[in-house]
Amino acid sequence: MEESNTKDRILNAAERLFAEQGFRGAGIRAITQMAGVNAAAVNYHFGSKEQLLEAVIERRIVPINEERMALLEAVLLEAERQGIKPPMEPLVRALVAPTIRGLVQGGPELRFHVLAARMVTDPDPQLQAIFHKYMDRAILAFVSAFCGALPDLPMERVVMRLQFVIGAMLHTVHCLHGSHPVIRIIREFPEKLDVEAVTESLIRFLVRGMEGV
Amino acid sequence: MEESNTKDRILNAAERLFAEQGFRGAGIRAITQMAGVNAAAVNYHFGSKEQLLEAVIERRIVPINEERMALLEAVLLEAERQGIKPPMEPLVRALVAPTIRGLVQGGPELRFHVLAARMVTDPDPQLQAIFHKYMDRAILAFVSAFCGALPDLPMERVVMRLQFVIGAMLHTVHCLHGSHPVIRIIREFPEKLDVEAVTESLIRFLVRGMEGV
DNA sequence: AAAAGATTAAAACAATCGTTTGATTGAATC
DNA sequence: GATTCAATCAAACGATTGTTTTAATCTTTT
Repeated sequence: MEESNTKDRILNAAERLFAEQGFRGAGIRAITQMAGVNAAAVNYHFGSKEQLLEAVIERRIVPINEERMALLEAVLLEAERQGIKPPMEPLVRALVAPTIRGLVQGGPELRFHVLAARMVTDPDPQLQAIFHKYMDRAILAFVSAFCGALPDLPMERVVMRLQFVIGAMLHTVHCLHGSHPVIRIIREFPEKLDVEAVTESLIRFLVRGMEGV
Repeated sequence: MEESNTKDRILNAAERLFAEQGFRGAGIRAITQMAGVNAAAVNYHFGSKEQLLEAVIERRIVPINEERMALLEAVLLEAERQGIKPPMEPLVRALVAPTIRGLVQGGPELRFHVLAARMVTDPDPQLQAIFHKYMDRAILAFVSAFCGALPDLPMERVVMRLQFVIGAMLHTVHCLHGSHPVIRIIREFPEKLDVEAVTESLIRFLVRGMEGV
């Protein structure tokens, strides 16, 4: 925890402020001030603000996607061993679980997922490009896996359903981040959300949606 | 179409640029230049950039939500007349259809929905506040309606499922906007998406998810 | 026609943005 | 001990931000 390394201090501060205020909203000066380093350190160590964002993303998304791919391959291998097509519930879980696990843990990883969820819909194509540089392979792997689980469905409809899954998942990240108003306006809503219960509810919801004829 | 009114010219240009580049990304000078008016006209006619955004939002969201509420009340009335609980499919359709109709039409209303979908997850609480000033009543009405359709489900789980619905819907808006990469990386995907087919697929997906035990 | 008010125009406002500069520090290398 | 290289610092860079100002123009009213 006592990583007084300047680079890591910047990465942590940037991750927090990018998540809280967005890429454009978080200025270099705010980041470096929170990190307790000089303002020029960002350009010295990372080259530019955009490259700093890429470093923030890369640090977390690589292990997360490795976990996702490992879960996916385990499901596919087990299905092949049994000579059946991959079951839907573990497939959806392999896609959703690594993200939700970060939400349960809270802390830095939660903040990263909020940032990542925002980048998917960012208007700036350059920011989208950074994100998809690390996501495209995993997404394609899941497209192919879901096609195997739904062999009677044309691929374009599989992709559509996968989009619904991704949309529900990303929006759940926003909601669990705590600040989302659709939850907040429900006054009777429990103060502390049971993240695990939300996860199971989300997975069941998505599996039902995916499995339809 | 020949509304040479300065206010409307600014509203149209702002709607387009806010949708394409985000609220922060679209500058006053870019907006007024596209509108063909002086840069000071925004502050003269609307007071500030933020109030311009609110005017852009209000112009479209009021009739859209009126349509949403009319559809909802029709479903509730018909269910009460038959002495049954409101069926799920028309409920989901009442929530989703007004948005999708705008996507089918294309043009200004499509751009507005893209803008609206982005505002839901905007990091700036002031922008969220503008959006929810016009959305909260409709959302609460749908929460109560879905609770009536799922009387055995505790409200907190109904709200959770409603969030999944909203998330899938918003993400679909982004995808149909054309620029979203999860679709674009699928090279074999049809050039022109059949928006109506996507809508029906989305509604069936969501109804299955909502109806689960 | 004259006066009053509303609208538009060019220019400057202060603030902030990401980035660069040039000097200074500290530690490692020869 | 002198030199070299990476790291940090305060300061300023040019560009852009939303907004304000002041004068000019147009429309309406008297």
